[in-house]
Amino acid sequence: MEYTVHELARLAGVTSRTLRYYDEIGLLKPGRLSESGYRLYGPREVDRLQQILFYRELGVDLETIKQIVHSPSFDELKALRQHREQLLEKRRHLDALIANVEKTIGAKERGIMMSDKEKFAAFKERLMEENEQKYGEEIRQKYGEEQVNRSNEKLRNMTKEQFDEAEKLSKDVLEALKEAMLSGDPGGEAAQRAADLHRQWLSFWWDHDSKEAHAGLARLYVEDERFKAYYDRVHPGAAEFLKEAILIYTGMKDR
Amino acid sequence: MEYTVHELARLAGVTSRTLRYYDEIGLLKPGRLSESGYRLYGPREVDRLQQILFYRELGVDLETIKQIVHSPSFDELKALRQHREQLLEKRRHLDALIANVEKTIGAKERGIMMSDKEKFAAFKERLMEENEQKYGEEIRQKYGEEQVNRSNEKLRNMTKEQFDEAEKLSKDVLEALKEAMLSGDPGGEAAQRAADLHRQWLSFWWDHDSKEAHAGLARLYVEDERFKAYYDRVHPGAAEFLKEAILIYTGMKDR
DNA sequence: ATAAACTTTGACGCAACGTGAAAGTAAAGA
DNA sequence: TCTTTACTTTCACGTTGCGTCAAAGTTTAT
Repeated sequence: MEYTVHELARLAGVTSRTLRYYDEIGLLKPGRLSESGYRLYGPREVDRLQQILFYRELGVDLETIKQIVHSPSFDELKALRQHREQLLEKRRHLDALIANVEKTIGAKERGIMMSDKEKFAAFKERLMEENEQKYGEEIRQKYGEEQVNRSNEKLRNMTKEQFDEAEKLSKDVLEALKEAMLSGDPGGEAAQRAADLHRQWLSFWWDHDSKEAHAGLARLYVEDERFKAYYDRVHPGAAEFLKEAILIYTGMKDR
Repeated sequence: MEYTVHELARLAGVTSRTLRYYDEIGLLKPGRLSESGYRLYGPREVDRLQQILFYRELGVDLETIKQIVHSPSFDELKALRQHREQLLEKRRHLDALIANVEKTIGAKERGIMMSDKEKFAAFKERLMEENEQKYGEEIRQKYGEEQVNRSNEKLRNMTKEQFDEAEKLSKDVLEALKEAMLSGDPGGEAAQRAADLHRQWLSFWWDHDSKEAHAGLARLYVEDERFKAYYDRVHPGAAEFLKEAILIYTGMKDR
């Protein structure tokens, strides 16, 4: 079954412009072109679009989606399971907002004061939700619910100074990683410095201050498409390179 | 209790840039300025920001939010109740997406085919949600919660043929309006035909099959900037002209 | 007194399209 | 078979809601 632009747009609830834009940026190419140059979408493209719409619903930017779905190691079933978990998390956030607005209504009806902090408690979670969208799901699967909640708790209690320091470290990691890749040696000084910066960054979120945990997360970086895509923006292969650097740094290279 | 930009940004989980931008566009002005020109936000602004964040969460554009919260008839408690309803609706949409991804997972695991329509069923609702975001809030405040929900219910139950017919009627209205304006006479045959086409179009969305409701909506067309802008694209003054035509058509001209 | 953090205004850049134009193709209607 | 309508192509400008940077001033901490 093949669809034209208009037909697929109607089927999926997007616009024709969206599909042409996705073609233009290489996110979703038509299966084939007709003799006249019309885009025609087949079953593979239909499934691909469904995945894309899930990622979009979860707020992932299009460039990242592109890298994820185009990865040779992309696992559709695994991705669907991840979508499900993140949609559930998104619903929990929405539940918090609904609880907050109900609390606000109740307070107003009874003439009871709500603290300013209470008024924004649910919106404040957005910061964590965005963090969650970037990393939470994978860490949750690998290291369990408790660790992620502890990371979020840490974030909630973090001062702006600490948050900014973590952000700066995050950027430093990327910069150091870029420089280290020029040398090509994951065991070299530059790469080891990137691994150390990464450890410092990690300490903002994690209690697992062990080499094992650090190394395990590093392995996750190439296993999961989103981490891979995030680091590979520095340079293709950066995620793999960082993993190697961290394995050497933690002494876990040969285990 | 007064907050600086930075303090309020942290409290609410937004950025300082966001607050300055909201000041710039007149959406959220600080309560007062310090001697040095620093923005200071008081309790009224805190409550206003909470409302704004609810609207933003619901995807309402900032210009619309501005018009709503600055309206003399703005009712905070009523707005909070509406937020609650719409957040619940948003959760239902999310529930549908979660059910859809679970269905997709189940189908893949069992090697069962899902129809292309099923794959996008939950995303298709986005069309209605966006319609809601564009017009629902205003119509809701003007004509109440129930009418908007009935419009959405009608849309949800509409066949593709009916939707297309409504779309075609929408275009017919614009075409007829364009022709009628050439005559310049809102009471003339051409203008009255445009008013009748509009009534036919309206019947797809509304239960209020009364002249009063039709006339009231017509008045809204020139009072509200978005409706005005939409019709004035045909020709400057088209919204006013259509209002006049509908008032004559419904016999409500002199009331 | 100095440094760091925060503030002001101004301004350019960006993502993800919407919208319009000009010209060609496919499908439906007379 | 011709005409009309609907859809297609590519190209290109516009929009929203900020992010980010710069330059200079103010407030707070050391």
